[in-house]
Amino acid sequence: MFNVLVVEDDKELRELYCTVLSENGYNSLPASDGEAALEVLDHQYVDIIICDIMMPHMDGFALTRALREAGFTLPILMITAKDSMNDKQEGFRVGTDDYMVKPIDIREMLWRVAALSRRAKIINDRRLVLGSTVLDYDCMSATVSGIDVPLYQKEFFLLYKLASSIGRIFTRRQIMDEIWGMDSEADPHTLEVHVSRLRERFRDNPDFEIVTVRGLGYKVVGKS
Amino acid sequence: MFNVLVVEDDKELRELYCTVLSENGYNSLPASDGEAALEVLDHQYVDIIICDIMMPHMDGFALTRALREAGFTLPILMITAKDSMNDKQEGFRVGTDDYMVKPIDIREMLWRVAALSRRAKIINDRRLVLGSTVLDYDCMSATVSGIDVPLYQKEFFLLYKLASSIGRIFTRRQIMDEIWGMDSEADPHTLEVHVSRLRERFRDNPDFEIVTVRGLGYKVVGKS
DNA sequence: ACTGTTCCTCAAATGGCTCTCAACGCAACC
DNA sequence: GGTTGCGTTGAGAGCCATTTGAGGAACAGT
Repeated sequence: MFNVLVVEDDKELRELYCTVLSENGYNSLPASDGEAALEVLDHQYVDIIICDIMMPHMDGFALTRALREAGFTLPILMITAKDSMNDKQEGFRVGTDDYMVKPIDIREMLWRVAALSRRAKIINDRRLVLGSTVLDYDCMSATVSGIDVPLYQKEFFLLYKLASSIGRIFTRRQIMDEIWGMDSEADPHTLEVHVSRLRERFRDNPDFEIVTVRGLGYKVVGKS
Repeated sequence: MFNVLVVEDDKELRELYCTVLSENGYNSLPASDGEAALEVLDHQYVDIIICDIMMPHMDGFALTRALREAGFTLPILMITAKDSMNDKQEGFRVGTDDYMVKPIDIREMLWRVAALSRRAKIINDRRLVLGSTVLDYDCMSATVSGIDVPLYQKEFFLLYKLASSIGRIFTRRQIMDEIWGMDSEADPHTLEVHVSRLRERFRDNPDFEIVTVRGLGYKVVGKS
């Protein structure tokens, strides 16, 4: 059973989300702000976080930052108010795993939680299969048709993240935040170097391809 | 299924609205005034509110204000008794999304509710379906019958904006402001170039067409 | 501690994708 | 028919991305 932590200061909404999630087979854990969320996380394993941005004491961004700094890599679904997104491209820059805009369509939420569950499951399984290519988190290694492709740690994390949601664009920011940490001072070009090295290693791979999305980031797409 | 809360003190009208909405695939929730509406909202997820202004106890403005202050951002469609300028201004000031003037044309109501629900859905769906053409915001990709149509970033945002409201005219200014940014110094002709290139890419597309509105801007219309 | 290895980061040169502009042709309105 | 606004095309500028090699931090073994 999946544990979903719902961080929302509005009591009505929080209870609504929790009820709907519970009705659909998730185990929901309510928290009224970021600090309360951290408290829950201390005592309970959590698979996914749903989190409003605007909250008292500790808002969604602060919570995300705190979690990533502490090494949590679980998927975070952010909820934003419509006005806080004035630009179309803003959506890509938010820096979490997924986001929704208020007013929330409850079915949409379920759909997104399901999608993130798949990712969380992949993270938990520690194993990702793309055709004949297998990424094994514990060995930190990739095999193509049984043949081992050695990867450096950073390369592996990067590929694992990109490949955990085929087709989805991850912005440089998202990737850097999760793999290098929120407050990393690392040169953004480092990411490009790793991508380059990954492409070199999987040059003739029949299963997937790392595609550049100019001005935004990268995505992994399957070769058909 | 969409939940539409109908707030109207006149019993005849309320039942008429609810019946029509139910017949057209919406789940309608009746309420006789603002206080009753809040009561419903406490126990039920609501997607859209249709709301008369003149009501006993708590009128439409008060309801809207209360909801917005409580952080609700769901679309509110206001019904005003007469086409009074004061009402309009007041309505927009307290944060309604759309309004209609009595006597209500029932088809117009359906059309507006459809537009509002479509808008609410698109914001979160980030996925536009126009017949066999699909625009996926998260992948920033367009596919026609499953075949990928490569687009430049600007082209994609442009098409996505135009297609997010079929038939609606977007002025050059609106488009430039949103996609190029308010303080962009770009030559207005650039927009024409992008439109031209989009038309070229979707030359034989059976689903839609970008139509020039001379002197104003552009709109996307469906081919039927 | 010294040395070597492993892994990651940085810098700089190169490359090539997008976007823009300019120029001309064309269509629509008066 | 003139004028104004729009369409189309090609080429260039600018910037973003890629690549490579060198340097450096972390770590382990001696």
